[in-house]
Amino acid sequence: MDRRKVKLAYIISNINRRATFRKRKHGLLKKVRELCTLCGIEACAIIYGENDTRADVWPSTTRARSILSRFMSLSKAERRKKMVDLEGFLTQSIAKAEETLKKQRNGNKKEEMGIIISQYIRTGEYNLGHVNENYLNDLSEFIGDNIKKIDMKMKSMEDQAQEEAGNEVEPMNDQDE
Amino acid sequence: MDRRKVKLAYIISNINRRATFRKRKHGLLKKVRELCTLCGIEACAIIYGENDTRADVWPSTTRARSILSRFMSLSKAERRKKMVDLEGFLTQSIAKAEETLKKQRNGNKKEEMGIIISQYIRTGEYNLGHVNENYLNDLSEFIGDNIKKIDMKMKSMEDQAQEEAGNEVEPMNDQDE
DNA sequence: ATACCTATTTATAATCA
DNA sequence: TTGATTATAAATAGGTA
Repeated sequence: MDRRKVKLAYIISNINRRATFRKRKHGLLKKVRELCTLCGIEACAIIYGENDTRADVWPSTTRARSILSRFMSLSKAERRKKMVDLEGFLTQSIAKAEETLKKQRNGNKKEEMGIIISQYIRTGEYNLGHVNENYLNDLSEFIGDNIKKIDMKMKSMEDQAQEEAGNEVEPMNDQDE
Repeated sequence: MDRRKVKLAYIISNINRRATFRKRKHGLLKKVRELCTLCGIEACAIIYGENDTRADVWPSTTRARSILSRFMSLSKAERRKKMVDLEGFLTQSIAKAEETLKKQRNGNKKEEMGIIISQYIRTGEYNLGHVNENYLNDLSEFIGDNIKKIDMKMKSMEDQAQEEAGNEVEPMNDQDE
């Protein structure tokens, strides 16, 4: 039999509570996923287990951190400087790209591409599902490769900054590609 | 009548999408609340709206910050965090640029199509036949061009990071209540 | 856009495998 | 302990006011 009057209170029974936790966590993450897809927005969820040792995160740890970073205020001057650089660059980049497209096309697909590229950069990840459109597959792979390059670049950059922290400035060209 | 076959894809209609967003956001936060109560665990959710400017946070901004700080500190080493911060800034910057683009647009169908395609890139799902080979070819070229620019900027930033390496490091302070 | 309404779809508590 | 199963409780798409 099913008797399900949900009284909103802590579930005493360990077994029941854990079972409920598993199920509801699953349902919750599904809801988040759907909301993002249906409405084209960004969202993330962090759910800690009972032991407090690990957390389930959606969409991904990396993405969540990104969103969280955006949510939390940051202050380091160095970071701000980099931020400004990135921001300026990206804004300029998109503006230029838009203008370029404007010349190439009849201003028809301009907006589309602007959004596509920026969303793709912002998201930074995607799932290659079961697609039968060859072109779409190719496009996804292409994007993935480039994302990896950027990722490696950023890590490399951070590693260098870390290793050289506290040391004197020492220009050197040591890049891997 | 009720007709409710929900295809898991971006909702084109602004009215329907916004209505769905409101309803589902409400339901989602309720789910989070229930999960925390029933299972005695900690969780938070951050949901950005379409404009990317504001976010709904549960349980509260303060509490969320606590959970997030814990999450941030829990996850990785210092340099890793820095990278994440960069990623966050990147996201933020893109969002701004994107918003600028949106302002230049006049809520036409093109925007919707762009979002649909970017959604595909993210989720692997799509449901329109608008895309043809020529379009994707153009898109690939466009992205490739843009990637190169970013690549160049990254190298430039590496150099700058080296120069700044002298004044560095200051871990983010985590607060756990 | 906001709130309510209702037919249906979903989520899920209890139970069994 | 996970996975199914199934009867019910919840959530919600489309209308409506």
